[in-house]
Amino acid sequence: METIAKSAMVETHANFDELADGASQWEFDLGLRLKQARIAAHLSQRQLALRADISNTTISLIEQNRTSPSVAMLKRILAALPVSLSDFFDGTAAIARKSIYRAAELAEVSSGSVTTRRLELPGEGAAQIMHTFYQPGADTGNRVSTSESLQGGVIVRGHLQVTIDGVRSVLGPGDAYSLQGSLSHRFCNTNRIECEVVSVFSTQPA
DNA sequence: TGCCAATGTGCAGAGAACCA
DNA sequence: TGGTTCTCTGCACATTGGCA
Repeated sequence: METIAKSAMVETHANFDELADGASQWEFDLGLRLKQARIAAHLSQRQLALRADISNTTISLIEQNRTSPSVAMLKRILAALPVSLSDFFDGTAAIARKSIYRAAELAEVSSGSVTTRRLELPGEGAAQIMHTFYQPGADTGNRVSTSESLQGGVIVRGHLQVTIDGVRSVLGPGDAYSLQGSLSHRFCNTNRIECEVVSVFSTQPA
């Protein structure tokens, strides 16, 4: 059967290193792209499924990258959206050309007590803006990326304990951090209030 | 050796149920 | 109400065996 190639892609800010490692083999996150297109059209999975005359299960599985839809199936889905097949696969077209993104349009992923809303920046390279909420007690664990990714962020609210290459710092509102993914790093919210962070992630070589 | 039918296997997709 | 998971079904492809 004719299928759409897909790649195992990014998850959450807490999975920053999987993101960094996977970015080198960045191809095309079909599931995320479909989700963005669906949300941009203000449709639920069921509404889109109804329009495309397929089951909502199929939409869900595609968005989770748990199935590779046939070209015929993808055509039916995109026919229900204001996105052409060519625009869908052109990372700089249609969806990516957007300049304004509403909160609901951002892909939201959760990993334990860390929730991240993610915005992929169009164009060459894999840059993303992350809006992350660390619940009290949230801990990403110690991480090291094999890639030369760069990341940095600003604490908007609350406090975040940031440990980079064994050096621990507690950052408050307005404080910022930056690091290379190859350095071991860890993020913890040891406070009793939620910590809000806006960060940028780039897989461009340093 | 090449062709064709029968059989087995993997996976996309659907329906129903469940969870938040 | 929206999204996910479980389970089943059907289809496409690969393999195998029989026949000319």
